[in-house]
Amino acid sequence: MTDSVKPRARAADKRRRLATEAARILHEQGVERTTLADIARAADVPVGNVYYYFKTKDELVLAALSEHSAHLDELTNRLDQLPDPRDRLKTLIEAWIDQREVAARYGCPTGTLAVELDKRADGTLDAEAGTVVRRLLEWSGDQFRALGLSDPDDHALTLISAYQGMSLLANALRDPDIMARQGARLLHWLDSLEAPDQTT
Amino acid sequence: MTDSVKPRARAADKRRRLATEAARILHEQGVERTTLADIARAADVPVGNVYYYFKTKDELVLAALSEHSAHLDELTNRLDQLPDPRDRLKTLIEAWIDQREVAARYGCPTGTLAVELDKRADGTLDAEAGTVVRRLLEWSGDQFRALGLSDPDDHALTLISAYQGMSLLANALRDPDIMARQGARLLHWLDSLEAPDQTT
DNA sequence: GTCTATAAATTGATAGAC
DNA sequence: GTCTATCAATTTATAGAC
Repeated sequence: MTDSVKPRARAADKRRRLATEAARILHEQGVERTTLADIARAADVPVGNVYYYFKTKDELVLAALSEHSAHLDELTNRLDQLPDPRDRLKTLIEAWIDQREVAARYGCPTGTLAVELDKRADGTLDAEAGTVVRRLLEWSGDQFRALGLSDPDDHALTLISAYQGMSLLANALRDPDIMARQGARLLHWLDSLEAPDQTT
Repeated sequence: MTDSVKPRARAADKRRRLATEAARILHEQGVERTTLADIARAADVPVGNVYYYFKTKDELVLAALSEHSAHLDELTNRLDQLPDPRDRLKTLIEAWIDQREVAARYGCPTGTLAVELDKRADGTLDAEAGTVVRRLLEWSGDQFRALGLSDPDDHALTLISAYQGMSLLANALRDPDIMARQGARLLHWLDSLEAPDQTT
C-alpha cells in the first residue's frame, strides 16, 4: 500500500526537479548551449530517462518557461496584498534591484529567453516567451490604471521596457550598479506621476 | 599584370562578403543556430574555403560584430555633422524608429548579440559585444554633457537602456508599433530636459 | 517506470589535391 | 589561393532490457 505511493511521488518529483533545473540552467547557459545531459545531470536523472517525462527538448524549454511564469504569478500575488498600487509598483522595482547580481551575470530570465527563442526556426516557441512578458505588462497596466493615470498601458510599456533595457545593459557590461542606478531613477519617476485632476 | 590583381581583389572581396553576410545572418538566425555552411552559401563561397579567411567560427562572429561597430561609427559621424547635440540625439531616436520593422523581427543587432555571446562558455567574446554598447553609451554621454546637463552618463544610460528595452519588447511581442510609441516618448523626454541655470 | 546502449543527424574543423 | 572530401565530436532521440 505504502509502496504503491512512493514511486508515484518520486516520479512527480523527478519531473519537477527536471523542470526546476531546466529553468536554472537554461537561464545561466542559454538554450542552445545547454544539452539534455546537462539538465539530466543537475536533476540527478539518467539522460535516457528524461524522455519519459519530456518528449522533446522543446518541451523542457516550455517547462522552464512555465517555472518562470509561476514565479511571476507568485510575485504579483504577493504584491497585490499591498493596498496602494503605487507601492506595488515600487516594491516590484525594489525586487528588481535586489536581483541585480543575477541580472548582471545572466540577464532577465524571461528577457534572455525571449531573445533566444525568437532566433529559432521552429516557430512553435517564439510566442511563448512573449506571453510571459505580456502578462507582466498587463499587471503593470492594471496598477497604472488603478492610479487613475492616463495611458496606463503606455506607462506599463515604459516601465517594463526600462527593466528589460537595464537588465540587458547590466548583463552586457557585467555591472550590477546599472540596475541600482536605473532602478532608483524609476522609483523617482513613479513618485513624479500624478493623476489628472478630475475636479475641474 | 592585370591577372595578378584580379584574384587578390576577389580574395579581399570574398572576405568582405563573408563578413557582411555573417553580420546579417547572425542577426537574423542567432549565433548558435547559424552554421558556417549558412554563411558560406549566402556569401557564395565553398564551405571549406571559409577557413582560409577565418580560422574559427568565433572569428566570423567577431567580424560580424566589427561590421555592426562600423555601422555605428558611420551613424555617429553623420550625426556629429549636426550643430545641436539635442538634434543629434533626436535624429538618433528617429533612426531607431525608422528601423522598427527590423527591430520587431530580429531585435537590436548588438543587443541580441550581447545576450547570445554572454551565454557562451568561451569567455573570449563575452566582452566584445559590451564594447560596442559602451561606445554608444559614451557618444550619448558626450551629447548630454554638451547640453550642460548634470549626470550626463546617467542620462545616456537611461536613453540606451530604453532603446534596448523597447527593441527587446518589440521583438518579443512582434510589434513594431512599440518602437514608434516609446520612440515618441523619448523625443518628448529629450525636449523636457533642461540644463541647470548657471546665472544664479 | 527506470535505465543502458546506441542510432541518426548535424556541424566545426582539417587534409590534401589542384 | 581555391575547393572537395572527410574526420571527429557532439547531441537529440529511440530501442529495448530490466
